[in-house]
Amino acid sequence: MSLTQLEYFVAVAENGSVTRAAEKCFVSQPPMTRQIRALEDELHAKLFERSTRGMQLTAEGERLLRHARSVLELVKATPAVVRRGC
Amino acid sequence: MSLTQLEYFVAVAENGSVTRAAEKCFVSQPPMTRQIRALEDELHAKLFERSTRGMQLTAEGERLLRHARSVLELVKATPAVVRRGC
DNA sequence: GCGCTCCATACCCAATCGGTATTGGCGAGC
DNA sequence: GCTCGCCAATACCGATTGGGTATGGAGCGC
Repeated sequence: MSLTQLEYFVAVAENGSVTRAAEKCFVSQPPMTRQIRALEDELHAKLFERSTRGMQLTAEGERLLRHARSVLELVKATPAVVRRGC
Repeated sequence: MSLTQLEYFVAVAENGSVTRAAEKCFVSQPPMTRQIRALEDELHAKLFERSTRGMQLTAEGERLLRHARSVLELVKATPAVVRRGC
């Protein structure tokens, strides 16, 4: 599991679409699809329901979404913590 | 910044030595040195005082250590969160 | 049925990461 | 004070990973 995967996952969840998420993250669609898939494989969990309309979070996906946001928030705060302390 | 870098950083901090940290993480010493260096560069912070005896945390390093442990704990909990909820 | 819009897959190339070999620097011991 | 030993740092190379382009397959709307 990588921070990039978590970022991609959150982007897909927020946009309901791999394609739109890819745009937001400035990458093309296939890498986005692959990372989501890799995350699902690693967690042995289906995170999204796929359809031709887009991607919709499963219950497991919802749980991961909240958790992933926490992780990313913490990581985002790192430079400030290092400099000013916390 | 990657989770691997944070893991390596914590290992060096806990062992006071790049060499010992490398053993604990089952990698060789040069990659460990490089990742620590990359982390310092990215954060624009000196995390360790180097000597021929080993590595000692700076004040900034101490702050990062606590923060990094939080991040890694959260990440470690991810599979449980996804499965059982949180 | 046709076309459009999705996600999934195949293939290739570039970037990243780790390993081996080596260097440089500092302290300990004789 | 010179050598030996231990440590981190660097150079170089091979392997792995990650992203891009091109393409396929499936479902919805007209």
